[in-house]
Amino acid sequence: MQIGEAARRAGLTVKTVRYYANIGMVTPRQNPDTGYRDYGEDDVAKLQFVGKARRFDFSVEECRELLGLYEDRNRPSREVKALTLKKIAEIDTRLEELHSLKDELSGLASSCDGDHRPDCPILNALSGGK
Amino acid sequence: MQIGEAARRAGLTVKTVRYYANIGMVTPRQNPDTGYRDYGEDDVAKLQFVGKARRFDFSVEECRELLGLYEDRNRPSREVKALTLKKIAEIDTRLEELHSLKDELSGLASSCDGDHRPDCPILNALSGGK
DNA sequence: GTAAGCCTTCCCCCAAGGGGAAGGTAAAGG
DNA sequence: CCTTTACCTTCCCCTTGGGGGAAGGCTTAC
Repeated sequence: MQIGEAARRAGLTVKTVRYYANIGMVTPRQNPDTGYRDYGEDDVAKLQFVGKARRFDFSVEECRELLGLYEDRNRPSREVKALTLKKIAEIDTRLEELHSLKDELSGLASSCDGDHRPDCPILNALSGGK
Repeated sequence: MQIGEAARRAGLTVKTVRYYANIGMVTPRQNPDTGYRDYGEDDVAKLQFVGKARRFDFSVEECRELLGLYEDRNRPSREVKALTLKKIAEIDTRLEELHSLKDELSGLASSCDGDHRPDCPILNALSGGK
């Protein structure tokens, strides 16, 4: 099938699918007549796999790794789990950062009157040291 | 003072400070003898301000806006507060996304044995529909 | 004399594609 | 037969926020 339908079935844009072909992640055959990319069912499955992994915040490189594991019917599940736990740890770190960021900003916002007057504790805090 | 010292005092890299000059955010005078950028105390204060706002996850464009408000001694604090609340809302959105992502990944990870065997619920989930 | 330590501009690099131009091709309608 | 529409192709620039390094210019210290 052509790239358009493959993209539709994988829930990705044509641009994205073409990008994955260019970086060698999901490489379809090529129709020798038209020169068009020719996707098979297995390619669509891989595209769906990558699409879903991306939605789970795995980077393209991590997706490539997961795809390698996915295609290797003999890899130990340990490796997949390790990658997943690493991703969870990253998410945890980011969650903590965002939480403390939010706390600080909330504190500033609640101390600011937010009226027509120019006095503003938020700007004072930003211009304060450190 | 020269860019190196200004950067040091603002806790930024020289590259970053030069970048801010290039995009017109913090524009120092120029030493006519050497052609070097010449930073004053006020510039350092602005650099510190921007550095801190960046650490609060404000984008460069938002920093530019905040800096404008910071320099306008008559702006209503309302505007600053609005920007801050918008940023807090963005952080909230991202927090929710990350939370649900973590929940899903955690569920997958706990269902995976993570041993030498190839069977892996994580990959099954990724290759599953949707 | 030369090495160190500043500074300058200039250009390429990252992630993960998006936007759009220019051009080839296939099928359907008039 | 001609044209429109809907595909497809490659190519290049744009995004965020700078990082890395080259090539070149200057003082100052040894």
